[in-house]
Amino acid sequence: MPSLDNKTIAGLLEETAVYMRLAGVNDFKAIAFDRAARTIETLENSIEPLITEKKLTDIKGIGKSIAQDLYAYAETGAIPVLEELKEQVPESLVAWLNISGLGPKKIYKIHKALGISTIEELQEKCADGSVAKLSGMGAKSAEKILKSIEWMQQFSERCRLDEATEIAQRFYDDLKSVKGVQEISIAGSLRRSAETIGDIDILIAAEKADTAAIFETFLAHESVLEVLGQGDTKASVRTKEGRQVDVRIVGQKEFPAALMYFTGSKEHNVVMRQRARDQKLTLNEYGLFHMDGAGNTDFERPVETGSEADIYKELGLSFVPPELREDRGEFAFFEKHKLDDANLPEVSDIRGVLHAHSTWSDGKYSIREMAEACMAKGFEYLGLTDHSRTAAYAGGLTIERVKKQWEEIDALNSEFANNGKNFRIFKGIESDMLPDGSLDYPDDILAGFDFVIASLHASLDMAPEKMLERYLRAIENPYTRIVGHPTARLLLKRDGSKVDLNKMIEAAAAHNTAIEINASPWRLDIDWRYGQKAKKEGLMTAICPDAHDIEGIDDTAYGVAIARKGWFSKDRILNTMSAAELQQWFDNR
DNA sequence: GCCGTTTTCGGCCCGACTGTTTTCAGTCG
Repeated sequence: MPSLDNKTIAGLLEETAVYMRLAGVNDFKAIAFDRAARTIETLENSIEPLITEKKLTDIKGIGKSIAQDLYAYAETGAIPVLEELKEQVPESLVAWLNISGLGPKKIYKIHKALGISTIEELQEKCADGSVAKLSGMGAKSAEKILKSIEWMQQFSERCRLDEATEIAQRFYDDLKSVKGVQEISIAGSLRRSAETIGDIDILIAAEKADTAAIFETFLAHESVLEVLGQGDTKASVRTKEGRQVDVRIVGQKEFPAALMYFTGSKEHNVVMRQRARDQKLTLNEYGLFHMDGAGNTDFERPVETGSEADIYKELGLSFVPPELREDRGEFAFFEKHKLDDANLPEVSDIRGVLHAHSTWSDGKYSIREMAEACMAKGFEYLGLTDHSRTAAYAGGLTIERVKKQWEEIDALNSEFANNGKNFRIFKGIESDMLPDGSLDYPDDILAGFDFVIASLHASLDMAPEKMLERYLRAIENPYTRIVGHPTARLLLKRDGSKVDLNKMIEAAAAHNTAIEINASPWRLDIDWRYGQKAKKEGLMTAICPDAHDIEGIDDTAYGVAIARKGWFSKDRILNTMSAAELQQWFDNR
């Protein structure tokens, strides 16, 4: 029986779409498969019963044909149309899509004309001039392909949110003060706080007369390794870190529409444009316009909009914060509600640090140093969670050391109280979740902690069903108050465990156990894509920096961004509570 | 391939840039 989980099915449909594009079939077919994949990926419940009961066409976006494909897959373990495509299109061509400048059409043309299918062959044929001879290609195309392959091998395609933030900030700071810059904003996936970033987009409002000087500053920036392209309104560079940075300049009047446009997401924009069409308007990066008789944009008749919020308003929506622009429920919500109704957190709403390590295990600073750093940053409490005894590699605490640590925490708390400091350290532990789902200490020790975070650190590649059992057992344990980084993924490095997060969320919500948002930019786990499910189940979370040093405490900001992206309202975030309220919640098992 | 208070056929978001052309296709976001 093939695996029928949502992710696997969505992956297969996506793969089919990729092969369709490479095979040159009608692009709308491929789009239909992509849409279906996205829909299934976003479902809050398992798709399996819909397959076994043959009710797939109940889902909007899945018609007879795709339904039949998936019924066949459930029976045979293969999608017939995908298998056929694979006979036509060599698998190794898929990797070519990562080469910038090469799309499905050119890839197929080169493959057919020269009978090659590997990247190495492509490099050869570019170098010996064969590619340049093909119609529609030329010497520049071949050169660009070679260059792009070189970049691809040298640099990774995406980077973490913290890396992108740092690079973007550099350009932003320098460009902000250039003469003629009227407005400037980061756009793209970085503005949406995606967990990994491909290109960095910066948008500027300026008069036409000033654009040349602004581009000059941009292209001459010390971080620039190579200029990739430059036009009247747009320029692209590659930085020494291998990141592509695009700067676009528009007129000040166009800035709001352009900002919306370049913030995306693509999926969000598609719906926005459709909404405009429904009102006989058209939306592009220059603004919202009426249409002429032929249904084309009438640039002479704009709808006046002075901000992104105005554009949303014209299209029947309240302002949608950038983090939520993913076409994952924001349209239904903001048609009826205002931003305040979402009750999303700001960094300033976070009152305490939960999940941090000290020198007692693998942290860099003592408990006192961590506590004082928290105080200096304006927090009211620290939930200290060193590693448990099984995590010997990280200096996990034996029972004896646990007891000693408690003494130290008690002493520090008394000292703070005696000095009139309104600050408290909670005794916590990041307990390894053992392979059978039990925690790492006997009950009498577990009872001595204020709270326990149960985390996965070893035996990550268990079968999904076994892993779910392991989690369920840990969630049912009355001492577990928070589940740590639920998939244990490391972004761009290691996939997390394949556990069914929808089921985990249901169980955690039912047992009043929180699942953390691990705010380390390496993790950002639980994934924001499960936000709607979490909201529906009333799941609690905590924004946890998992700090191993003082700087790590500031990762809280990334966690707040992900919490917003995942629709977590303040009342479902433990560390928006006061210390007293939190104590009560910990005790209410 | 999917969808339908304009439609069961004919649409499906839109513009900039590039490189190849000499009016446009392909790619990108």
